[in-house]
Amino acid sequence: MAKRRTQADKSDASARKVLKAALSLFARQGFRATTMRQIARRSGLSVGNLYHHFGGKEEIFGQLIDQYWQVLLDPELPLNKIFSAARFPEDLEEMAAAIEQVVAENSAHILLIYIDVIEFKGKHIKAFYQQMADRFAATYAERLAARQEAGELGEADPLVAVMLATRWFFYFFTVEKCFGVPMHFGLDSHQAVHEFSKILRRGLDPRDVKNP
Amino acid sequence: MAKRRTQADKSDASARKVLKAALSLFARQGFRATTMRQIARRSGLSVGNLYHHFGGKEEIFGQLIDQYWQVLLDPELPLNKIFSAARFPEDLEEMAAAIEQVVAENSAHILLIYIDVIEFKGKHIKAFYQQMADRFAATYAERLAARQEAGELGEADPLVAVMLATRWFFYFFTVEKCFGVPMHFGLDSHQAVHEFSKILRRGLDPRDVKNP
DNA sequence: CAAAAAAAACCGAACGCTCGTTCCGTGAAC
DNA sequence: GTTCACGGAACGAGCGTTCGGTTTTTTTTG
Repeated sequence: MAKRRTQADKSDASARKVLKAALSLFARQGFRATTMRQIARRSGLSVGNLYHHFGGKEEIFGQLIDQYWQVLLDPELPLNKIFSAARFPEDLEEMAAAIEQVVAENSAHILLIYIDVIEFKGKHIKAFYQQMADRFAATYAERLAARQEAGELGEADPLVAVMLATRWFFYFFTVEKCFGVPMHFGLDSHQAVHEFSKILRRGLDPRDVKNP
Repeated sequence: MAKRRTQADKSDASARKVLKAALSLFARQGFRATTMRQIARRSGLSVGNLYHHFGGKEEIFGQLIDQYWQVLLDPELPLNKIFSAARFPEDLEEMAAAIEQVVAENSAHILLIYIDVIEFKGKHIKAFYQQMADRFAATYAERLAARQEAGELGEADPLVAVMLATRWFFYFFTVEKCFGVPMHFGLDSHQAVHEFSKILRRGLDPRDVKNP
């Protein structure tokens, strides 16, 4: 039953093949270094057919960026469920694991972000990042402020803290999984997350209770 | 007296002009998108002359990367003086300020690092980064371990802590000054450094003394 | 239900252009 | 007279895109 192919199905399948091929090529070589002929060959379509499905090379790139936004905005994404729970900083390790998963499963798309910054001056991503920062602040602001009022948190601004932790873990795993520098702290990722969490939670200064 | 130009002086001056022109073009457009004709026009030389001074486009890029290594390895660099003093974490704010200065004064060169990662798979930088991590560990390892033994530091691994702090500040200022996203935490850089330092020093958990 | 017509998927040659690099000529410095 | 900084045309290759045509699917029509 899945054999019968309607025209729309074929078109969808072709577009998907193109996007998949283009993603791996862009991620490995950047935008300018990737040619339409390479994308055509790898996706099994002809060059002319590429232009039947897409307006041009940059549109393919733009659609790939959009794919990543949709992943990041999906409420079912484990990372987003953790954000909604807003149990920071108790869930630091869970957050790190969820971010590691996002980076691992989307390493090619994340590279596109850096390609956009370098080859397009951030043209395709700037608006989105601004919007995401605002959404983030809206999600966390009141809840964390309330918890700080109740003395459950330390004296640092909890909104800055959650942004720092999030961004740090994204950066750490991006370097490891996208830039190809594994164990760049001399630790495997599990140990590294453990150390980072300890620092973020307890701080670098000695605690009074630790000096009897 | 500075008028008299020997042949070697002219050659040096020309090479410098080429490197300066190429740096600003590479940083704005990436490697592949920058053409030898653009570099020639901006540096005021002819295309043929470019190939008299440099073996090709990639050699120009490589020499620019080397320029940045020389800056980072200079013992007179304020950041390196702070590292040698090894007063971490008391000097967190000084360290941040020194890193901000490095990023601000070398923003174009730092972009080359990211260009190398994307367009050359990190070919020009990988060896150096490995070497730098080792040097870093060698500088800090015993001193920080000794201080921790003396109870001057918290329970976190101080070597991981200093690497985290360094990398975080580099990353923060790179996003701000190289990727063109100012105030991306909703704070200006001075406030942001203050908040980051508070988090790193005191941690996110409440201190016992703060709950009377 | 089949035949004809319209639409959509698809191909690959061709176009116009720009690229990195080479080559050769010129004039100033040694 | 030899060397060296320099200029600019020329080369061969490869680029993104266009275009005319063929095949396949869908729709229309008798």
